[in-house]
Amino acid sequence: MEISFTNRELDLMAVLWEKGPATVAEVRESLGDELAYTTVLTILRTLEEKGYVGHVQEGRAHRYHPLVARDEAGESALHRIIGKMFEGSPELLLTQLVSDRALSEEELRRLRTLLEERLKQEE
Amino acid sequence: MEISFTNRELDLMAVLWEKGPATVAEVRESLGDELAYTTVLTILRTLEEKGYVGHVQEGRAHRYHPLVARDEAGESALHRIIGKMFEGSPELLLTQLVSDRALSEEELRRLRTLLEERLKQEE
DNA sequence: CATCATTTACTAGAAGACTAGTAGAAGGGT
DNA sequence: ACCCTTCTACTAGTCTTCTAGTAAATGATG
Repeated sequence: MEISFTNRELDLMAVLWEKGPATVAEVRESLGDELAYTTVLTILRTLEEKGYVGHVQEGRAHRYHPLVARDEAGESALHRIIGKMFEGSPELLLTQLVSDRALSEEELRRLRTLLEERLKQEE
Repeated sequence: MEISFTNRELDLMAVLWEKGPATVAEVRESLGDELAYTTVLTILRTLEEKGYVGHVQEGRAHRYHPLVARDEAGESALHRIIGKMFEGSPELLLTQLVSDRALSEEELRRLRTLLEERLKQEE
């Protein structure tokens, strides 16, 4: 059960996960980069062919929706990078996350809270 | 400062990070998949062209070494997947990880300690 | 109805990724 | 000196990714 997207495909999936089912025009609108309408359409069709999205007719247009859940895909991606970039150690990944300068103090605090809750459950 | 590898490139980088500087033959040996000698060579040369590895002469052979640190690359990869697959939220990633049961209580405790230290620094 | 905008379907080309072959240099052993 | 092995350099073919154009259908508008 390998879930894997190309860079561009991931951009589009991110839109569908965040905004929910969307038409080509809507996806295109939400996208960071400026791509031709037909380009977005092509990528969605590719994703559909790969079984990652589906669509339903809506008027003349198609409304596309994810067929793989965000966390399912996230888990898959995480495993890959843990394996290849963090020596197979989830802990090393979190070490990296915690020492990450890009994280705000607020985010760090929320991480701590999350961790506390999890540790409480453990007992 | 975008660091990004193709799948195959990442396989080779993982070897260099783990085993340290290595020749083509050594990398090939450590690799999971069976690739032709020249294939491994080609990929290393590509990586060098992209500025991700360097080499020094050693006898007739070249010994390749990473020019980007593992954690630097890891941080970059992490940011990308947090952005695209975890709605920009590191907490969501952590949630995923701890719910994955991939972490032991011991590991969770160490992480908490790590987080505490980091938060102390913040003040 | 004629026209215009929107949309899908199909096609295509350039660039990148992946793999490996061939040629030739270089050194080691006999 | 000659051969065998190991290595780099160069070349190349296939497949995937990325982008977008053209054609045709569909529906809206005057």
